[in-house]
Amino acid sequence: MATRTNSAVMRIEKTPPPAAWDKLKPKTLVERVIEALMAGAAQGLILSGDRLIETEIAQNLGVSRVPVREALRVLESQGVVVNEPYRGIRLMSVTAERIDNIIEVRLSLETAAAASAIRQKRNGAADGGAMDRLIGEMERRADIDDLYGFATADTKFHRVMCGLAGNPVLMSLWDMLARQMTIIFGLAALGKPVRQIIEEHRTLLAIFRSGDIGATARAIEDHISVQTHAVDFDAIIARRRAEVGGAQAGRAPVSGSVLT
Amino acid sequence: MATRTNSAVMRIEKTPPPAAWDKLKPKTLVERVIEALMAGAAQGLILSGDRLIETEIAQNLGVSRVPVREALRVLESQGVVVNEPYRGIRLMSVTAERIDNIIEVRLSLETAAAASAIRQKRNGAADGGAMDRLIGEMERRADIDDLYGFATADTKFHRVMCGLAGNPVLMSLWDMLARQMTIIFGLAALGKPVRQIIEEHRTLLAIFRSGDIGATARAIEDHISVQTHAVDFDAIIARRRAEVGGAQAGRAPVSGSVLT
DNA sequence: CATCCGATGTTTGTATACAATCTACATTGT
DNA sequence: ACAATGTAGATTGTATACAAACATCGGATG
Repeated sequence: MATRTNSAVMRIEKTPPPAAWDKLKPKTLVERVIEALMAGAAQGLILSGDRLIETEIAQNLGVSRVPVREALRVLESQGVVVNEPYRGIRLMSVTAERIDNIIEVRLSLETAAAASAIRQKRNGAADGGAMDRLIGEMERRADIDDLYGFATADTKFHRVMCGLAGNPVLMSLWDMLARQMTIIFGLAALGKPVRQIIEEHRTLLAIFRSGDIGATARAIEDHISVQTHAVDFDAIIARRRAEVGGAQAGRAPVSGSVLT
Repeated sequence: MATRTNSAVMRIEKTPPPAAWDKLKPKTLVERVIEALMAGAAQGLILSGDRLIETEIAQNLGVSRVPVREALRVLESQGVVVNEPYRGIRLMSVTAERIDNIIEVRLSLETAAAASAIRQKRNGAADGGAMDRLIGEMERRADIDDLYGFATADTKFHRVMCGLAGNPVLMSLWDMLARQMTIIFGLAALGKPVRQIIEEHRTLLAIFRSGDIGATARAIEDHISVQTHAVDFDAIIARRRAEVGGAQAGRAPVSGSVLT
């Protein structure tokens, strides 16, 4: 049956059966589909150029195609997947150039957010200690080698900082970037050792708390800029693909779905 | 029939009948629905808190509910509409605070884009004269009092400038902001006289061409910051609502659809 | 042997139909 | 008269079914 339908949807299913799935949260199905797809991407179960097939996703998640389509449309508008009409939907392709693009924008956004937060005197305890806690979380995750959890905590840290600016528009844009970063994290854990990353967060937080806008901007730049640099993504993708599923690489390797 | 269904979908329909509509472009229906809704919003036919009813939109555009839903989901993810499950979808509410938020982010984004373009030496003729032409377009539109066309040209001008940075990620974020600006333009034409705006664009372009990053940043700030400031949006919305349709304001005035 | 052409199957795009939920109004009881 | 409750209408959420477009594979033909 699966001559060309080796799309590896079956890769997963390891996680909870599609049954117990439906009474956890009262969220709408669309949101859950989005979460499932993002989780799969973050864990490297869906890879860069992989094709996403509506029917398979729907089946594996035990929902109909409609919410899946809506989820994919949202992700498309956020740049996470690319859609060519009648030709298929693929996860965004990760290239060094694209990462540069993302980083450039993220830098601009986070710098602006931090500056705004400082100007509003919200760089003190306004976060309720969340940022400190998240650094702790990063340490714990690092200890047990949970890279997925580590990256999640990392992301949350920066998200909290951006939130201090109190600008929902900025937040939604940042979230968009974060989704794309998630895809990247799903591939290359990170560009530098976790201990160093943790330390950088400590430094950054201290400077931010001090209220020096210029220094904070520089710290953010130092921290973010190099984060995922100098990584050979094509190689990583190939390796991952070999590790995870059978699908060959060729030009447009079919692949995966997931869904918690 | 329309006791509570005075949702004013019927407000429009003045524009082309739902028939000749379907062979203009080969675009997908979803895109066309989005365009129709955005056009309606830009022209002030759909107002700030207005409710959007899937069925009516679908009928007025002569399509089924599915593409309409997908379009609304996209717009939701872009912050143009707000969706409360089972309670309805409304156009984003325009408040002075929100406009401040948008402007703050837009400033950060456009400044970064301009700086990047200059660093890449793409601030010269790299746009093929598009920016000059768009200023001309703005003049023509101003002459015939076509505010909608004017705002469109204005938007395009800034979009071209951002495009020179050659960063697709930045572009997609900027587009997201532009959509929200569109809603605002649909309400308050603009905060200052068109002639002044045109002049500011000329100045901005000259400085940008000169390649002085700092000066460009300041020019952008001057130009954008005040653009829609000091405007009483609640009053404008109320007036527009009186002008356009019958729907009362109350708390959650029902309202419009459009669709060219 | 290469190439063009068509049949077939898969996948996306769209439409229709049904279920769940909410809002509003009317009814009834106190 | 007022409040609580039930019922009807409307609207969104979801599922199924059908149509259009593309990709692949096979065979015929030069």
